Amino acid sequence: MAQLATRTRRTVTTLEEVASRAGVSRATVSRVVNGSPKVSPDVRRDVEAAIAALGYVPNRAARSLVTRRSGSIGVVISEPAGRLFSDPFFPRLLRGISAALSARDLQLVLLMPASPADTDRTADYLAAGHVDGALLVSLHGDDPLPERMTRAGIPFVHGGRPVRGTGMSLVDVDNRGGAKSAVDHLIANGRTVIATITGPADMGAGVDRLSGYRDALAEAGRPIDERLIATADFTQEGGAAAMERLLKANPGIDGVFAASDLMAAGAMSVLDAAGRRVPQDVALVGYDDSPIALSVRPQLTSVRQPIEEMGQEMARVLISAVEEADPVQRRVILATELIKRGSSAGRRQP
Amino acid sequence: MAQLATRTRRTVTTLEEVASRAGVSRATVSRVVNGSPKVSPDVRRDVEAAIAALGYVPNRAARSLVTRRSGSIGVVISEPAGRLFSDPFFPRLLRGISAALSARDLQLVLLMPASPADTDRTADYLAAGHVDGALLVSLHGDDPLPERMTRAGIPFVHGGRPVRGTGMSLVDVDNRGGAKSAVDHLIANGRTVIATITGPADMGAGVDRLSGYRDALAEAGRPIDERLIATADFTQEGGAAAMERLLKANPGIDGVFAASDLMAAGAMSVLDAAGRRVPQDVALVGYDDSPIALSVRPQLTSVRQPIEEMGQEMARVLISAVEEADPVQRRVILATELIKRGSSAGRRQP
DNA sequence: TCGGTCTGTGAGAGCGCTCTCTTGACACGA
DNA sequence: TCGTGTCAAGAGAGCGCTCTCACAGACCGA
Repeated sequence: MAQLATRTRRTVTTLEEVASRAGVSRATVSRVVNGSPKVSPDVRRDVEAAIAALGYVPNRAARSLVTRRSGSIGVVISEPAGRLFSDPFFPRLLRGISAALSARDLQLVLLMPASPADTDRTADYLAAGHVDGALLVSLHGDDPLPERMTRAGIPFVHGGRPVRGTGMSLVDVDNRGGAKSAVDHLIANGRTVIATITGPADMGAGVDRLSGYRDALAEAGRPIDERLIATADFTQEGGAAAMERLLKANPGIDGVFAASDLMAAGAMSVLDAAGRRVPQDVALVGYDDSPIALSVRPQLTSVRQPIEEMGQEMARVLISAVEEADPVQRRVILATELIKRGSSAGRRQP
Repeated sequence: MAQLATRTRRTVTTLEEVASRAGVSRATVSRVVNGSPKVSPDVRRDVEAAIAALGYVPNRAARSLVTRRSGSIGVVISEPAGRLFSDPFFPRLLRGISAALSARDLQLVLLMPASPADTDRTADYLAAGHVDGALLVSLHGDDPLPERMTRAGIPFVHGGRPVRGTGMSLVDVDNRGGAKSAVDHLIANGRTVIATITGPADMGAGVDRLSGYRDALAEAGRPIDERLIATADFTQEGGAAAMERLLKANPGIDGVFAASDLMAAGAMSVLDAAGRRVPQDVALVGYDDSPIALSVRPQLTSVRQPIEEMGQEMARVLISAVEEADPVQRRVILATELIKRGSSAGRRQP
């Protein structure tokens, strides 16, 4: 009983109380709170004073009930445990999203379905209209979410990686351009036999980065030798194995572009073991500019992706879709930046 | 105009409609939805059929307005960018929290303040009662959140790392016991000169793991030699440097407990370079059971922490605090598990 | 048969807010 | 003097739900 009282006593100031203290009507206080211009300066001042004095905070539920907006955005991260835990991509993206949403006073409702059944529940949840829109991160081809969202009429933006299907707003980083800049750099460095360790063919990022590699060579008028292309799985071990294959097939390699820093680190250890000096004998460039790029020796030249910015952009695109009730699809591709470090330093003497 | 119509037409079924279709009152439908026992089986069946037919989903805002519960829990991760992005701790914890909350149909509202000003806004937000409770992860000693929450009467649970101050519910993993189990293992393995690479003295995890090291030696009746204790910063490089210092001061080392896998990996490379074989000459145990434990050779024996479980437990403790309006503090310490791998294999011949 | 208890159901108030519509005050030109 | 227009401010409905209270009917012992 005492406890109940305590809980109940939690003082919630209402519009009504602010209004009576300021000597105006509820409607006027509402206008002040929502920044309506149709309030005289005197009255506005009084109301603001009353709000401050009482520590008034609007009740979201009451507001939502009438505006039919929840004031919250769902963020769905449906990723198998493995990648989720090793890739700093997700925390960074979340931080960007969080910054953009909180600046607009929107709640970030995080959803992490861990099983297909969970994904179903998540879809139900989103389709039920509990959020004003959703950000879908890295979902897979057979994910039921986009379809469900579209049917329910809930705006959403996809981000992270390209996805099968079309007709949805999308924010991504320029994997192709980033890879091209890495290979351009190796070429400019005087490297002539440039290999690449690429990601799986069924991942957008892998495919796009390989295209960037091809673009750069083509633009430089160099032929493309398929034996200089090895596929791995974005891991350190995979990168090492790929490097071994490459070295065996092409002993003359003097430049390597790995489509992830982890793979580059694996490649570096193999090069070390094979007696090839980095960067003197072989220049090496990674991708992601992850922490590991700084912890190997020499430090790794790498392609930095604007992940936080990507999160912010996703949020912005979604917000405009929500506010404008605007069915226009947008596709935003963010530029990458090549961060030069020791692993590709020095120009090779021809 | 057309767009507006589209948006407005989004069919929201209400209790009222379900009630009229089932031929009962709103109150009865509400009882069915909320699982009240005071509904006859016949009526319940009719109502459930109507709900299914109409695809009715309760409106959270309307419910919140009267129950004075938001149905959401804030999760605050206020951590400098560095650790947030490299440590798989946060995604795993979030996943555990997410699982426990969604099972109770509670929203996970994620808050990631990126600056002191942000933290202030976060505190305002939480204190305003927009959430029913909060989970505070890894906040620092001078964080204003606990104080603000307490004043506002919002229940919260701290987790992740111990924190200065008392009087709050807390969930943590047993750092001390985990470290002790690691050192016990080295002792059982026949190792006699056991060093440790420990974390910073101002981090709970660092301090506790060092205590565990001391506990194990004390229990085994071994003296503690302070020259066998080196402090690092949980990074690979720090671990390497610490290992170098230790080897120089104590060439006879035959066992090392590193308070993180990253530090253990650094130590392993130094041991390699110094010609000490792992595990034959020196047995090595890490902490965290992170992905890197599997990518070094030999694979690293490590202390696994139940991070997902910790997230779930945090959520459970908070939920009971919210529901019972119960000011009881709880402290839950979760057990760790030693995962034995190659780096500590074999018994040393005396 | 009657008063009493129990149980399932309905009526209706009201949570705190927004938003439309109306009112009142004032200025201005005819 | 009176209409007309403008604009700030108030009155009041109503968003969808829960919850208290009242009530009808079944049941029971006296």
